[in-house]
Amino acid sequence: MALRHAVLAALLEGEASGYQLAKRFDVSVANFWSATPQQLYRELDRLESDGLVQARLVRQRRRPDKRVFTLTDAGRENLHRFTAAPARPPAMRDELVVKLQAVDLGDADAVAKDLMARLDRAHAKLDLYDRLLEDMLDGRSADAYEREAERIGPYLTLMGGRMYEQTNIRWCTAALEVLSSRLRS
Amino acid sequence: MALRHAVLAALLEGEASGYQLAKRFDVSVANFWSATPQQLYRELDRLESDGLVQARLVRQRRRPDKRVFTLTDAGRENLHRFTAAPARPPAMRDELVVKLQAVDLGDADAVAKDLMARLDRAHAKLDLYDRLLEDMLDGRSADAYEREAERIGPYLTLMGGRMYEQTNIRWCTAALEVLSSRLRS
DNA sequence: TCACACATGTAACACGTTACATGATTTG
DNA sequence: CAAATCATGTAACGTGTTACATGTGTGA
Repeated sequence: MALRHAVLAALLEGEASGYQLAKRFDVSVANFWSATPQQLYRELDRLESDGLVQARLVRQRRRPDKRVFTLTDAGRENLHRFTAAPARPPAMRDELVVKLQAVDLGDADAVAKDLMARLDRAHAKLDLYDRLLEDMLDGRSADAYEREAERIGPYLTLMGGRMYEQTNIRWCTAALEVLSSRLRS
Repeated sequence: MALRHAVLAALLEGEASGYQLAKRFDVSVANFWSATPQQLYRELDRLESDGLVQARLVRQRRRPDKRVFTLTDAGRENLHRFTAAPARPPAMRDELVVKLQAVDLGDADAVAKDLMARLDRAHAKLDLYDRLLEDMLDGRSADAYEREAERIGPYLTLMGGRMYEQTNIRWCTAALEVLSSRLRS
């Protein structure tokens, strides 16, 4: 039941349509949770019928109508209770790691290609996060922001995302070096 | 369909019973994939009926009988094909990150407690991985191991696990510092 | 004109979690 | 004597993925 709280947390940034949320939760962008559009539409329907969000139909001229969602008081309360309960440990589930684990009987060239693709993705995400961080800081120093900003949550999750991608880069680079030196010999 | 390949990859280390695999895939130990015992028993049954693993019944005197699983040739082939296909991007899904994202409206003390718990867990996992690494190296230098070892896969995934936990430690520490300085003021 | 962005959804299936059930043996 | 370990499983439910369906407007 964490997707629902991730959606509520995303709506703290302001009202949004399912489509807009889908963009925020896209794997290639998400820095705190990822989900597909289908999951979001399903979850938004449930959240609405549970009274945790409110939908407002916005008619558009040259676009299909859209439903824009806002947190209700019950939604805020529910999110608060979620933050008070212990989080469960995250599970490690990354296909690339499985491929590496099996690389000795597998196709080492293909695994190396995948590592390079992951490296590219990590660089792209890191660049994106750096831009988001600049927007967030808006001229202030990190230190000043950490003391003065009204909302610190999104900043801390962004920091987490940056560190995670930096580690990804170091890991892929190291693994590629080991693999390619073994392929040469 | 990645659990199945994770199981096949685990069986590269040698035959194992469902129970033994369950220990290897436990969240608090797993360095390349995690799964619950129930998932494993279900998946092993399927793998067996698909002919990718073979079960052998081992009768025990003072213990319940156990089924010990081995890779078949078809299983090895299947695993090889998996390593040749591109891995899909991993999805970020960690409840603690959601809690942090919502910390401004949430219970900051509870989130801080969770961060401390995560920090402890990360230290424990790192210690475990360090011990596994020592066992793996068995006296050799990292450099020598990387050149000479027969299997490099488990070494590279272990490296990944270590880097990941180190990052976890740095992130939790930094987040705790920011949060606690804001709580004081 | 073709692809992409906007905007929402259904259906079917695969995967993951939780609770429950059983029962012997070893360790503290 | 109680708790942990060994060893396997069923049932029910919740979450995540994939394929498909629909239709307009904008930019290259």
